[in-house]
Amino acid sequence: MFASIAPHSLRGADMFGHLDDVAAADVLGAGTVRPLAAGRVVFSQGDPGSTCHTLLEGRIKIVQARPEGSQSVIRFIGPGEMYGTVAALMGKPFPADAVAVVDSLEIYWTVAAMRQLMARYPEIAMGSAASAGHRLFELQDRVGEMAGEKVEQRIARTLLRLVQQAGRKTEGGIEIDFPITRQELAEMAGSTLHTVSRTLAAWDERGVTASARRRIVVRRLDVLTNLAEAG
Amino acid sequence: MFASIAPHSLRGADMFGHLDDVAAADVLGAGTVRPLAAGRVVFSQGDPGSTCHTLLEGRIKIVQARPEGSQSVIRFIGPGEMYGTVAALMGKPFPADAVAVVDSLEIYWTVAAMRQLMARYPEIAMGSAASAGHRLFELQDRVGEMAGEKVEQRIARTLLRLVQQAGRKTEGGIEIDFPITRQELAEMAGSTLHTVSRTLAAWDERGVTASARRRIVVRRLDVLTNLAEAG
DNA sequence: CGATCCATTGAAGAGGGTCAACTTCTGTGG
DNA sequence: CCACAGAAGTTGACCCTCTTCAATGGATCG
Repeated sequence: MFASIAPHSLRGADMFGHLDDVAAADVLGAGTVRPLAAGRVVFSQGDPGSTCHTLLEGRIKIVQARPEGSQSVIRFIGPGEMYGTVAALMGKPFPADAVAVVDSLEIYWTVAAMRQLMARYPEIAMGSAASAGHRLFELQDRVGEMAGEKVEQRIARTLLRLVQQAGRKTEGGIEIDFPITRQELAEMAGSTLHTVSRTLAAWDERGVTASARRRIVVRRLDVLTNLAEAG
Repeated sequence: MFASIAPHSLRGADMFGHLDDVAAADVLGAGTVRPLAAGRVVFSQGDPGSTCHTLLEGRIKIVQARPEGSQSVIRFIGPGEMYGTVAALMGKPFPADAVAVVDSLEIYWTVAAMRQLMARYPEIAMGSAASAGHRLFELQDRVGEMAGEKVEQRIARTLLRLVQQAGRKTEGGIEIDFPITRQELAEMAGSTLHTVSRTLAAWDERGVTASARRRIVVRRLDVLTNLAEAG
Protein backbone atom coordinates (compact mmCIF):
# COMPACT_ATOMS: atom_id res chain seq x y z
CA MET A 1 0.00 0.00 0.00
CA PHE A 2 2.75 2.41 0.94
CA ALA A 3 4.72 1.13 -2.03
CA SER A 4 1.99 2.31 -4.31
CA ILE A 5 1.39 5.63 -2.64
CA ALA A 6 4.91 6.71 -2.03
CA PRO A 7 6.39 6.68 -5.53
CA HIS A 8 3.49 8.70 -6.73
CA SER A 9 3.98 11.30 -4.05
CA LEU A 10 7.69 11.30 -4.54
CA ARG A 11 7.10 12.32 -8.13
CA GLY A 12 5.21 15.30 -6.93
CA ALA A 13 8.28 16.49 -5.08
CA ASP A 14 10.49 19.02 -6.81
CA MET A 15 13.67 17.13 -6.08
CA PHE A 16 12.43 13.78 -7.23
CA GLY A 17 10.19 14.78 -10.11
CA HIS A 18 12.74 14.21 -12.82
CA LEU A 19 13.88 10.77 -11.80
CA ASP A 20 13.02 7.80 -13.98
CA ASP A 21 11.26 4.73 -12.56
CA VAL A 22 14.39 2.83 -11.70
CA ALA A 23 15.93 5.80 -9.95
CA ALA A 24 12.72 6.52 -8.07
CA ALA A 25 12.58 2.95 -6.81
CA ASP A 26 16.22 3.23 -5.75
CA VAL A 27 15.58 6.44 -3.83
CA LEU A 28 12.49 4.99 -2.25
CA GLY A 29 14.27 1.80 -1.25
CA ALA A 30 17.03 3.70 0.51
CA GLY A 31 14.58 5.38 2.86
CA THR A 32 11.90 4.42 5.32
CA VAL A 33 8.26 5.30 4.89
CA ARG A 34 6.19 5.84 8.01
CA PRO A 35 2.81 7.22 9.00
CA LEU A 36 2.64 10.06 11.51
CA ALA A 37 -0.40 10.54 13.69
CA ALA A 38 -1.60 14.11 14.15
CA GLY A 39 0.34 15.72 16.97
CA ARG A 40 3.29 13.38 16.56
CA VAL A 41 6.69 15.05 16.99
CA VAL A 42 8.98 14.02 14.13
CA PHE A 43 12.08 15.61 15.56
CA SER A 44 12.81 18.13 18.26
CA GLN A 45 14.77 21.33 18.51
CA GLY A 46 18.28 20.42 19.60
CA ASP A 47 18.22 16.82 18.40
CA PRO A 48 21.30 15.92 16.38
CA GLY A 49 20.28 16.33 12.75
CA SER A 50 20.88 12.83 11.49
CA THR A 51 17.90 12.29 9.21
CA CYS A 52 16.49 13.88 6.06
CA HIS A 53 12.74 13.90 5.62
CA THR A 54 10.24 14.36 2.82
CA LEU A 55 6.54 14.64 3.42
CA LEU A 56 4.39 12.40 1.24
CA GLU A 57 0.97 13.24 2.59
CA GLY A 58 -0.51 15.48 5.23
CA ARG A 59 0.95 18.58 6.85
CA ILE A 60 3.84 19.26 9.21
CA LYS A 61 4.62 22.44 11.10
CA ILE A 62 8.10 23.61 11.99
CA VAL A 63 8.01 25.35 15.35
CA GLN A 64 10.74 27.22 17.15
CA ALA A 65 10.41 27.54 20.91
CA ARG A 66 11.83 30.49 22.80
CA PRO A 67 13.36 29.95 26.24
CA GLU A 68 10.61 31.94 27.98
CA GLY A 69 7.93 29.69 26.61
CA SER A 70 6.56 31.53 23.62
CA GLN A 71 7.04 29.88 20.28
CA SER A 72 6.83 30.75 16.63
CA VAL A 73 5.77 28.74 13.65
CA ILE A 74 8.55 29.02 11.10
CA ARG A 75 6.72 27.30 8.27
CA PHE A 76 4.24 24.65 7.27
CA ILE A 77 5.41 21.73 5.16
CA GLY A 78 3.19 20.21 2.47
CA PRO A 79 3.46 16.99 0.45
CA GLY A 80 6.62 16.81 -1.62
CA GLU A 81 8.57 19.19 0.57
CA MET A 82 11.78 18.26 2.37
CA TYR A 83 12.49 19.22 5.95
CA GLY A 84 15.31 18.69 8.37
CA THR A 85 17.57 18.23 5.40
CA VAL A 86 19.67 21.36 5.62
CA ALA A 87 20.49 20.78 9.28
CA ALA A 88 21.27 17.13 8.66
CA LEU A 89 23.55 17.81 5.72
CA MET A 90 25.36 20.48 7.69
CA GLY A 91 25.78 18.19 10.67
CA LYS A 92 23.95 20.62 12.92
CA PRO A 93 21.24 20.00 15.47
CA PHE A 94 17.70 20.64 14.28
CA PRO A 95 16.91 24.31 14.97
CA ALA A 96 13.20 23.69 15.55
CA ASP A 97 10.55 21.07 16.26
CA ALA A 98 8.67 19.30 13.49
CA VAL A 99 5.11 18.34 14.44
CA ALA A 100 2.42 16.65 12.35
CA VAL A 101 -0.71 18.81 12.31
CA VAL A 102 -2.86 16.12 10.68
CA ASP A 103 -2.33 12.42 10.10
CA SER A 104 0.56 12.31 7.67
CA LEU A 105 2.92 10.06 5.77
CA GLU A 106 6.62 10.72 5.41
CA ILE A 107 9.73 9.08 4.07
CA TYR A 108 13.08 9.65 5.70
CA TRP A 109 16.69 8.72 5.09
CA THR A 110 19.84 8.74 7.16
CA VAL A 111 22.19 11.57 6.21
CA ALA A 112 24.65 9.02 4.89
CA ALA A 113 22.04 7.48 2.63
CA MET A 114 20.96 10.91 1.43
CA ARG A 115 24.53 11.87 0.62
CA GLN A 116 24.89 8.76 -1.51
CA LEU A 117 21.64 9.46 -3.27
CA MET A 118 22.70 13.00 -3.98
CA ALA A 119 26.01 11.80 -5.37
CA ARG A 120 24.23 9.26 -7.56
CA TYR A 121 21.44 11.57 -8.68
CA PRO A 122 22.78 15.11 -8.74
CA GLU A 123 19.33 16.46 -9.57
CA ILE A 124 18.34 15.69 -6.00
CA ALA A 125 21.18 17.84 -4.72
CA MET A 126 20.30 20.55 -7.22
CA GLY A 127 16.66 20.45 -6.29
CA SER A 128 17.29 20.68 -2.61
CA ALA A 129 19.72 23.55 -3.13
CA ALA A 130 17.08 25.38 -5.15
CA SER A 131 14.47 24.82 -2.46
CA ALA A 132 16.88 26.11 0.19
CA GLY A 133 17.40 29.16 -2.00
CA HIS A 134 13.68 29.80 -2.15
CA ARG A 135 13.38 29.51 1.58
CA LEU A 136 16.27 31.91 2.00
CA PHE A 137 14.41 34.48 -0.09
CA GLU A 138 11.17 33.91 1.72
CA LEU A 139 12.74 34.29 5.13
CA GLN A 140 14.52 37.42 4.00
CA ASP A 141 11.20 38.89 3.00
CA ARG A 142 9.63 37.91 6.28
CA VAL A 143 12.38 39.58 8.27
CA GLY A 144 11.80 42.74 6.30
CA GLU A 145 8.07 42.54 6.84
CA MET A 146 8.16 41.82 10.52
CA ALA A 147 10.47 44.75 11.01
CA GLY A 148 8.35 47.40 9.42
CA GLU A 149 4.72 46.44 9.26
CA LYS A 150 1.71 46.69 11.50
CA VAL A 151 -0.05 43.66 12.87
CA GLU A 152 -3.01 43.55 10.51
CA GLN A 153 -0.64 43.79 7.58
CA ARG A 154 1.49 40.96 8.89
CA ILE A 155 -1.53 38.75 9.46
CA ALA A 156 -2.70 39.48 5.93
CA ARG A 157 0.70 38.55 4.51
CA THR A 158 0.84 35.40 6.56
CA LEU A 159 -2.56 34.36 5.31
CA LEU A 160 -1.58 35.12 1.73
CA ARG A 161 1.47 32.94 2.14
CA LEU A 162 -0.69 30.12 3.43
CA VAL A 163 -3.06 30.54 0.51
CA GLN A 164 -0.15 30.17 -1.86
CA GLN A 165 1.25 27.13 -0.10
CA ALA A 166 -1.93 25.37 0.84
CA GLY A 167 -4.82 27.07 -0.90
CA ARG A 168 -7.60 24.95 -2.37
CA LYS A 169 -10.23 26.51 -4.58
CA THR A 170 -13.77 26.00 -3.37
CA GLU A 171 -17.06 27.64 -4.13
CA GLY A 172 -16.95 30.80 -2.10
CA GLY A 173 -13.21 31.31 -2.24
CA ILE A 174 -9.85 29.75 -1.46
CA GLU A 175 -9.61 27.58 1.60
CA ILE A 176 -6.51 26.75 3.60
CA ASP A 177 -6.51 23.02 3.12
CA PHE A 178 -5.48 22.00 6.61
CA PRO A 179 -6.80 22.88 10.04
CA ILE A 180 -5.06 25.90 11.53
CA THR A 181 -5.78 27.64 14.81
CA ARG A 182 -5.81 31.35 15.58
CA GLN A 183 -2.93 30.60 17.90
CA GLU A 184 -0.82 29.14 15.10
CA LEU A 185 -1.61 32.02 12.79
CA ALA A 186 -0.55 34.38 15.55
CA GLU A 187 2.68 32.48 16.05
CA MET A 188 3.47 32.88 12.38
CA ALA A 189 2.58 36.54 12.18
CA GLY A 190 4.22 37.50 15.45
CA SER A 191 1.11 38.48 17.35
CA THR A 192 -1.37 37.03 19.83
CA LEU A 193 -4.35 34.77 19.29
CA HIS A 194 -6.57 37.55 20.63
CA THR A 195 -5.55 40.06 18.01
CA VAL A 196 -5.79 37.44 15.28
CA SER A 197 -9.26 36.51 16.46
CA ARG A 198 -10.40 40.11 16.40
CA THR A 199 -8.80 40.72 13.02
CA LEU A 200 -10.41 37.68 11.43
CA ALA A 201 -13.75 38.65 12.96
CA ALA A 202 -13.45 42.06 11.34
CA TRP A 203 -12.50 40.53 8.00
CA ASP A 204 -15.37 38.07 8.19
CA GLU A 205 -17.65 41.02 8.83
CA ARG A 206 -16.43 42.71 5.69
CA GLY A 207 -16.68 39.54 3.65
CA VAL A 208 -12.95 39.29 3.06
CA THR A 209 -12.70 35.95 4.79
CA ALA A 210 -14.99 33.29 6.20
CA SER A 211 -13.42 31.67 9.20
CA ALA A 212 -14.55 28.98 11.57
CA ARG A 213 -12.97 26.74 14.11
CA ARG A 214 -9.58 25.75 12.68
CA ARG A 215 -10.72 26.73 9.24
CA ILE A 216 -10.15 29.79 7.06
CA VAL A 217 -11.54 30.62 3.64
CA VAL A 218 -10.31 33.68 1.78
CA ARG A 219 -13.21 35.11 -0.18
CA ARG A 220 -11.64 38.29 -1.53
CA LEU A 221 -8.04 37.68 -2.42
CA ASP A 222 -7.77 41.12 -3.96
CA VAL A 223 -8.84 42.90 -0.78
CA LEU A 224 -6.52 40.79 1.31
CA THR A 225 -3.62 41.57 -1.00
CA ASN A 226 -4.44 45.23 -0.60
CA LEU A 227 -4.45 44.94 3.15
CA ALA A 228 -1.05 43.26 3.01
CA GLU A 229 0.49 46.01 0.94
CA ALA A 230 -0.96 49.22 2.24
CA GLY A 231 -1.29 49.19 5.99
CA MET B 1 48.42 46.66 -6.30
CA PHE B 2 45.03 45.04 -6.48
CA ALA B 3 46.73 41.91 -7.74
CA SER B 4 48.69 41.73 -4.53
CA ILE B 5 45.81 42.53 -2.21
CA ALA B 6 43.13 40.44 -3.77
CA PRO B 7 44.62 36.95 -3.66
CA HIS B 8 45.40 37.44 -0.03
CA SER B 9 41.84 38.46 0.76
CA LEU B 10 40.44 35.67 -1.33
CA ARG B 11 42.25 33.25 0.91
CA GLY B 12 40.44 34.64 3.86
CA ALA B 13 37.13 33.71 2.27
CA ASP B 14 35.57 30.46 3.34
CA MET B 15 34.87 29.33 -0.19
CA PHE B 16 38.29 30.07 -1.52
CA GLY B 17 40.42 29.21 1.46
CA HIS B 18 41.27 25.72 0.35
CA LEU B 19 42.33 26.51 -3.18
CA ASP B 20 45.99 26.16 -4.14
CA ASP B 21 47.92 29.02 -5.75
CA VAL B 22 47.19 28.05 -9.31
CA ALA B 23 43.49 27.66 -8.64
CA ALA B 24 43.34 30.93 -6.75
CA ALA B 25 44.95 32.72 -9.65
CA ASP B 26 42.45 31.10 -11.98
CA VAL B 27 39.50 32.18 -9.87
CA LEU B 28 40.91 35.64 -9.54
CA GLY B 29 41.55 35.94 -13.26
CA ALA B 30 37.97 35.02 -14.10
CA GLY B 31 36.56 37.92 -12.11
CA THR B 32 36.91 41.66 -11.95
CA VAL B 33 38.26 43.52 -8.96
CA ARG B 34 36.97 46.99 -8.31
CA PRO B 35 37.00 49.57 -5.54
CA LEU B 36 33.72 50.88 -4.16
CA ALA B 37 33.48 54.32 -2.63
CA ALA B 38 31.43 54.61 0.55
CA GLY B 39 27.77 55.00 -0.35
CA ARG B 40 28.20 53.34 -3.72
CA VAL B 41 25.32 51.10 -4.74
CA VAL B 42 26.69 47.77 -5.98
CA PHE B 43 23.37 46.44 -7.16
CA SER B 44 19.74 47.34 -6.60
CA GLN B 45 16.62 45.51 -5.57
CA GLY B 46 14.94 44.24 -8.70
CA ASP B 47 18.04 44.24 -10.91
CA PRO B 48 18.42 40.98 -12.79
CA GLY B 49 20.84 38.92 -10.74
CA SER B 50 23.59 38.42 -13.25
CA THR B 51 26.69 38.80 -11.11
CA CYS B 52 28.25 37.06 -8.10
CA HIS B 53 30.22 39.17 -5.66
CA THR B 54 32.77 38.64 -2.94
CA LEU B 55 33.92 41.41 -0.66
CA LEU B 56 37.67 41.72 -0.29
CA GLU B 57 37.88 44.73 1.99
CA GLY B 58 35.48 47.09 3.69
CA ARG B 59 31.84 46.61 4.54
CA ILE B 60 28.63 46.30 2.53
CA LYS B 61 25.06 46.45 3.76
CA ILE B 62 22.16 44.59 2.21
CA VAL B 63 19.03 46.70 2.46
CA GLN B 64 15.48 45.81 1.58
CA ALA B 65 13.14 48.70 0.83
CA ARG B 66 9.41 48.46 1.52
CA PRO B 67 6.97 50.08 -0.89
CA GLU B 68 5.85 52.69 1.68
CA GLY B 69 9.38 53.96 2.11
CA SER B 70 10.64 52.25 5.22
CA GLN B 71 13.52 49.89 4.79
CA SER B 72 15.28 47.18 6.72
CA VAL B 73 18.89 46.13 6.84
CA ILE B 74 18.99 42.41 6.14
CA ARG B 75 22.67 41.93 6.91
CA PHE B 76 26.13 43.42 6.81
CA ILE B 77 28.80 41.80 4.65
CA GLY B 78 32.42 41.62 5.74
CA PRO B 79 35.63 40.71 3.87
CA GLY B 80 35.54 37.19 2.46
CA GLU B 81 31.77 36.97 2.31
CA MET B 82 29.83 36.44 -0.90
CA TYR B 83 26.69 38.36 -1.76
CA GLY B 84 24.25 38.41 -4.62
CA THR B 85 25.34 34.88 -5.39
CA VAL B 86 22.21 32.97 -4.46
CA ALA B 87 19.98 35.23 -6.53
CA ALA B 88 22.36 35.11 -9.46
CA LEU B 89 22.68 31.33 -9.44
CA MET B 90 18.93 30.98 -9.22
CA GLY B 91 18.39 33.40 -12.07
CA LYS B 92 16.29 35.67 -9.91
CA PRO B 93 16.37 39.42 -9.52
CA PHE B 94 18.29 40.71 -6.52
CA PRO B 95 15.87 40.90 -3.59
CA ALA B 96 17.61 43.85 -1.96
CA ASP B 97 20.09 46.67 -2.49
CA ALA B 98 23.78 46.29 -1.74
CA VAL B 99 25.46 49.48 -0.58
CA ALA B 100 29.06 50.11 0.50
CA VAL B 101 29.10 51.61 4.00
CA VAL B 102 32.81 52.42 3.86
CA ASP B 103 35.33 52.51 1.04
CA SER B 104 35.58 48.90 -0.05
CA LEU B 105 37.10 46.50 -2.52
CA GLU B 106 35.20 43.71 -4.19
CA ILE B 107 35.66 41.07 -6.85
CA TYR B 108 32.77 39.97 -9.00
CA TRP B 109 32.08 37.40 -11.68
CA THR B 110 29.36 36.87 -14.24
CA VAL B 111 27.04 34.00 -13.32
CA ALA B 112 28.36 32.03 -16.26
CA ALA B 113 31.94 32.44 -15.08
CA MET B 114 30.95 31.47 -11.54
CA ARG B 115 29.19 28.35 -12.77
CA GLN B 116 32.34 27.29 -14.59
CA LEU B 117 34.45 27.96 -11.53
CA MET B 118 32.09 25.94 -9.37
CA ALA B 119 32.22 23.06 -11.84
CA ARG B 120 36.00 23.20 -11.92
CA TYR B 121 36.47 23.67 -8.17
CA PRO B 122 33.61 21.95 -6.38
CA GLU B 123 34.83 23.27 -3.04
CA ILE B 124 33.59 26.68 -4.11
CA ALA B 125 30.11 25.28 -4.68
CA MET B 126 30.30 23.40 -1.39
CA GLY B 127 31.45 26.48 0.48
CA SER B 128 28.75 28.69 -0.90
CA ALA B 129 26.10 26.09 -0.15
CA ALA B 130 27.35 25.90 3.43
CA SER B 131 27.26 29.67 3.76
CA ALA B 132 23.70 29.73 2.40
CA GLY B 133 22.81 27.12 4.99
CA HIS B 134 24.20 29.26 7.76
CA ARG B 135 22.25 32.23 6.56
CA LEU B 136 19.12 30.13 6.42
CA PHE B 137 19.57 29.23 10.07
CA GLU B 138 20.32 32.77 11.08
CA LEU B 139 17.27 34.14 9.31
CA GLN B 140 15.12 31.46 10.86
CA ASP B 141 16.31 32.56 14.28
CA ARG B 142 15.67 36.18 13.46
CA VAL B 143 12.12 35.48 12.37
CA GLY B 144 11.51 33.70 15.64
CA GLU B 145 13.04 36.55 17.60
CA MET B 146 11.22 39.34 15.86
CA ALA B 147 7.97 37.54 16.43
CA GLY B 148 8.19 37.14 20.17
CA GLU B 149 10.59 39.59 21.71
CA LYS B 150 10.43 43.11 23.02
CA VAL B 151 12.34 45.94 21.46
CA GLU B 152 15.19 46.17 23.95
CA GLN B 153 15.75 42.45 23.61
CA ARG B 154 15.82 42.65 19.83
CA ILE B 155 18.26 45.54 19.88
CA ALA B 156 20.49 43.56 22.24
CA ARG B 157 20.41 40.55 19.95
CA THR B 158 21.14 42.65 16.92
CA LEU B 159 24.11 44.18 18.65
CA LEU B 160 25.36 40.77 19.74
CA ARG B 161 25.13 39.58 16.16
CA LEU B 162 27.16 42.56 15.02
CA VAL B 163 29.75 41.88 17.71
CA GLN B 164 30.12 38.38 16.41
CA GLN B 165 30.37 39.43 12.79
CA ALA B 166 32.38 42.58 13.15
CA GLY B 167 33.65 42.79 16.70
CA ARG B 168 37.18 44.02 17.32
CA LYS B 169 38.73 43.78 20.76
CA THR B 170 39.92 47.04 22.17
CA GLU B 171 40.82 48.24 25.62
CA GLY B 172 37.49 48.90 27.22
CA GLY B 173 35.52 46.29 25.32
CA ILE B 174 34.56 45.04 21.89
CA GLU B 175 34.00 47.59 19.21
CA ILE B 176 31.89 47.23 16.08
CA ASP B 177 34.62 47.73 13.53
CA PHE B 178 32.68 49.82 11.05
CA PRO B 179 30.62 52.99 11.40
CA ILE B 180 26.97 52.25 12.06
CA THR B 181 24.17 54.72 12.72
CA ARG B 182 21.27 54.46 15.17
CA GLN B 183 19.05 54.44 12.13
CA GLU B 184 20.76 51.37 10.68
CA LEU B 185 20.65 49.53 13.98
CA ALA B 186 16.94 50.33 14.18
CA GLU B 187 16.42 49.03 10.65
CA MET B 188 18.04 45.76 11.64
CA ALA B 189 16.18 45.37 14.92
CA GLY B 190 12.84 46.46 13.56
CA SER B 191 12.47 49.64 15.56
CA THR B 192 13.02 53.37 15.24
CA LEU B 193 16.15 55.44 15.60
CA HIS B 194 14.51 57.20 18.55
CA THR B 195 14.04 54.07 20.56
CA VAL B 196 17.51 52.84 19.68
CA SER B 197 18.96 56.16 20.76
CA ARG B 198 17.16 55.99 24.10
CA THR B 199 18.12 52.37 24.61
CA LEU B 200 21.78 52.96 23.90
CA ALA B 201 21.73 56.01 26.15
CA ALA B 202 20.38 53.85 28.97
CA TRP B 203 22.98 51.16 28.34
CA ASP B 204 25.77 53.73 28.24
CA GLU B 205 24.51 55.00 31.57
CA ARG B 206 24.76 51.53 33.06
CA GLY B 207 28.20 50.93 31.56
CA VAL B 208 27.00 48.15 29.27
CA THR B 209 28.02 50.02 26.15
CA ALA B 210 29.92 53.11 25.17
CA SER B 211 28.44 54.65 22.09
CA ALA B 212 29.28 57.70 20.10
CA ARG B 213 28.46 59.03 16.68
CA ARG B 214 28.43 56.02 14.35
CA ARG B 215 30.44 54.06 16.85
CA ILE B 216 29.48 51.42 19.40
CA VAL B 217 31.65 49.64 21.95
CA VAL B 218 30.25 46.79 23.99
CA ARG B 219 31.82 46.92 27.43
CA ARG B 220 29.86 44.21 29.20
CA LEU B 221 29.17 41.36 26.84
CA ASP B 222 27.74 39.28 29.67
CA VAL B 223 25.15 41.89 30.60
CA LEU B 224 24.19 42.39 26.98
CA THR B 225 23.78 38.64 26.52
CA ASN B 226 21.52 38.63 29.54
CA LEU B 227 19.42 41.43 28.14
CA ALA B 228 19.05 39.52 24.90
CA GLU B 229 17.83 36.40 26.60
CA ALA B 230 15.64 37.57 29.43
CA GLY B 231 13.55 40.55 28.46
C1' DC C 1 -21.94 14.39 29.06
C1' DG C 2 -18.08 15.95 31.34
C1' DA C 3 -13.46 17.50 29.91
C1' DT C 4 -10.66 19.79 26.91
C1' DC C 5 -9.68 22.57 23.18
C1' DC C 6 -10.63 26.60 20.55
C1' DA C 7 -12.56 30.97 20.00
C1' DT C 8 -14.80 35.43 21.35
C1' DT C 9 -15.18 39.74 23.62
C1' DG C 10 -14.47 43.45 26.98
C1' DA C 11 -11.61 46.41 29.66
C1' DA C 12 -7.29 48.32 31.03
C1' DG C 13 -2.59 49.66 30.62
C1' DA C 14 1.87 50.21 28.62
C1' DG C 15 5.34 49.94 25.38
C1' DG C 16 7.05 52.21 21.93
C1' DG C 17 5.93 54.74 17.67
C1' DT C 18 5.18 59.49 16.09
C1' DC C 19 5.83 64.39 16.14
C1' DA C 20 8.62 68.17 17.16
C1' DA C 21 12.40 71.02 18.64
C1' DC C 22 17.10 71.27 19.55
C1' DT C 23 22.03 69.98 19.88
C1' DT C 24 26.33 68.28 18.32
C1' DC C 25 29.45 66.70 15.09
C1' DT C 26 31.69 66.40 10.41
C1' DG C 27 33.35 67.94 6.48
C1' DT C 28 33.47 71.19 2.62
C1' DG C 29 34.15 75.37 0.33
C1' DG C 30 34.90 80.12 0.37
C1' DC D 1 40.68 78.71 9.12
C1' DC D 2 36.10 79.91 9.82
C1' DA D 3 31.42 79.46 8.60
C1' DC D 4 27.82 77.01 7.17
C1' DA D 5 25.13 73.06 5.61
C1' DG D 6 23.92 68.63 6.29
C1' DA D 7 24.03 64.44 8.76
C1' DA D 8 23.57 62.14 13.12
C1' DG D 9 21.91 62.06 17.65
C1' DT D 10 19.15 63.53 21.80
C1' DT D 11 15.15 64.34 24.42
C1' DG D 12 10.41 65.42 25.78
C1' DA D 13 5.38 64.86 25.25
C1' DC D 14 1.56 62.65 23.39
C1' DC D 15 -1.25 59.06 22.04
C1' DC D 16 -2.43 54.93 19.62
C1' DT D 17 -2.05 50.23 18.71
C1' DC D 18 -1.46 45.89 20.77
C1' DT D 19 -0.66 43.06 24.41
C1' DT D 20 -2.27 41.49 28.71
C1' DC D 21 -5.69 39.93 31.93
C1' DA D 22 -10.09 37.93 32.67
C1' DA D 23 -14.31 35.79 31.96
C1' DT D 24 -17.44 33.36 28.99
C1' DG D 25 -19.25 30.61 25.20
C1' DG D 26 -19.24 26.89 21.71
C1' DA D 27 -17.20 22.72 19.56
C1' DT D 28 -15.41 18.26 19.68
C1' DC D 29 -14.16 13.93 21.50
C1' DG D 30 -13.59 10.11 24.31
